Amino acid sequence: MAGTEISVPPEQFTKIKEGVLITEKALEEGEDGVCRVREHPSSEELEAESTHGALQAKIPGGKLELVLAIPEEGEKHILTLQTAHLTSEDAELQDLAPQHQGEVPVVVQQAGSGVQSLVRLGEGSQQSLHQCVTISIQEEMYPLQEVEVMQFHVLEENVTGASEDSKCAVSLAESSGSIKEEEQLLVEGGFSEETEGQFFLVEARPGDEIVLTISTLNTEKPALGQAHVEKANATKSRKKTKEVKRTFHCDICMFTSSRISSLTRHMKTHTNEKPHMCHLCLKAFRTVTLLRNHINTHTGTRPYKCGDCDMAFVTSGELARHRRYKHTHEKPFKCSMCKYASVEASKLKRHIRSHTGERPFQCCLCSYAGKDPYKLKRHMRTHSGERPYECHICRVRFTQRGTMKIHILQKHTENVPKYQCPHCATVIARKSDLRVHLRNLHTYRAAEMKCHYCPAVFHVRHALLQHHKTHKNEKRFKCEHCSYACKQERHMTVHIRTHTGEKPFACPSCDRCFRQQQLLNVHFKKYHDTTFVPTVYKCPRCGKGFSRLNNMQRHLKTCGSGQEKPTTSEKGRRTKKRKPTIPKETAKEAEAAAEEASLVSGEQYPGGLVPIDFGEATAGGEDLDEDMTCEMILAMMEK
DNA sequence: AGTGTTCACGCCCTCTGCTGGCATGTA
DNA sequence: ATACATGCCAGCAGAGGGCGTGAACACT
Repeated sequence: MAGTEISVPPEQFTKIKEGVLITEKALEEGEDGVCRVREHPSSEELEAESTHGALQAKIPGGKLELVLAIPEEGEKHILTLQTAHLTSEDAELQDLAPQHQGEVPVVVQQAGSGVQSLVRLGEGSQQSLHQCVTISIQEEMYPLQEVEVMQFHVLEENVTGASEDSKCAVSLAESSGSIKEEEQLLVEGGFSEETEGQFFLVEARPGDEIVLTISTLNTEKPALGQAHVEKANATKSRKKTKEVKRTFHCDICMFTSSRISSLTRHMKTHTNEKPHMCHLCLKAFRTVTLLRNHINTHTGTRPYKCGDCDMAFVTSGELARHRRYKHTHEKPFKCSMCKYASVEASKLKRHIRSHTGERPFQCCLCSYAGKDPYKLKRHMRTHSGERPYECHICRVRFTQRGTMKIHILQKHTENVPKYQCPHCATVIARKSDLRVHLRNLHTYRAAEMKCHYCPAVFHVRHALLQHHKTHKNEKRFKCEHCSYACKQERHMTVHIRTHTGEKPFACPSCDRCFRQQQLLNVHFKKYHDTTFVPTVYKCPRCGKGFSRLNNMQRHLKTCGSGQEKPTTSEKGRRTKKRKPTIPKETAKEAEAAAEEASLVSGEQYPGGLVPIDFGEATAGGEDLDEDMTCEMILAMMEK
């Protein structure tokens, strides 16, 4: 690594402390329009206020790599640490053995295990901490019992320059908080010549998560350079440590390799040199292997055939993966926080984002951020309006294929299975809607729901609604002044006016008042609306006009036989049949009958009929019947 | 250097579930 | 006529499966 600024693809790492890394993060927009975390200000937990650092970690195959970006005066430096799991036996050896310079072994005790914790960072270090970066490792994500022994290797040496007498203090505490923070293990530490004076404070804090605070001293800007070779920090007497060897660094990216041939090959990835061209499509490739695989896609050559199904693949790796997915179901990548396991490491990494909440793929048009590139891409359709999926039957387009499939199923498919509510007779087309139904109607609610009509109370809405039906068709509104009863409260409101004498609907053109709006409307049309043309029913025999159909029909019985027809002025008129007039013995009963017809007269006319006086306006010169029903009034008003 | 294997990334898919607008029935 | 309740429906996002591909790695 040869730059002062390293662009670390966030997807390669797992966020380990959201509060520090994300909430104060600064976003950098990448080439793909995706904003990524580059750095963040120091948190209050940092012992040196001037220290900033983007810190990310990844867990490749059981190792935990921590990448610290420690900006100083506008610069950023990268320190890569790598942990290595050790056995307890290793740890015992480790406890007494002097550490090689450059090593930062950390022995972490499992909470309650009784084994003394130890973190060893090197020799000759002191507690002199000028800069630090806090690393928070959620215990669930990386359980202590799985990191009984950790070793930090300095993989990138871009942080240098502390004084020799600087020391590093390490304190450990159980995540449960049972260990006092004062119980610190002071461990001396140091590094190789190149990293002399670089020290770390690793400390675990009690709480829900283990917090490792790594502090460094006096970071310096690394030297810029081309692809360079430097001696790696060698470790000794350790398992899983790298031998002393030369490391070849790419000056363009973070790539390092122990072989110059690998670096040479790698450097071709930074060029567009692709000497191997496909003779079928002229597509070029860097290596002959890639070209051969590509040609196989043309020819359909898939030499690696699955023995358990008809699938075949270009490479053996694809076949092996396929077999794990489809046949062996081997899932070596297990989540430490839940039971999830996956065939591929990338899937576990993606899954862990559902625990950490990390959303590296930021929409540049809104606040949405996705956990993987596809979700961001799918989300972008909401901005572009793109609807790639079309129903082949009705041509309606959709943003997602799943939505279209549901559409086709529900709209264009017969015998679609439906979901029966287990608590009532409701059948719902979609399971998700059934869930809503259950939530709204069949979920117990602590708050009592009272019946509008009786003292009964319920805690399940469906039970209340069922109970309401028991009140149906019952004239539950009873007048306290007389024997009148009705089904609807609004009718009772009107009826009460017959006792109070209230007539709230006043004609704006004269001094008349009415108890109902409908009566006022009819009055206004008759006396004050010059454009109003009343309906006239003419006798087909004698031509006599009637304002109401039933009067004309009654007339016909004496005048002759035959069906009448309304005049042209009645065209389009509603022709509801009049309810049969039921003789009532009392005015109250008449009111009740009128109430049944959704109209209660303020006047006391028997039979529930409303007297309407059309005067001389009728064509036939006949006064309107006084026993006109509400339907007729409504029909007239409609006209 | 050649070649096979492993790893990582990316793409696309399906399934699932929540949300809110709309249509419709009911009071 | 109106308000309200509720199922229907499309939109949208979360989560995970499966596979194609290229680069790095490891072996010969």
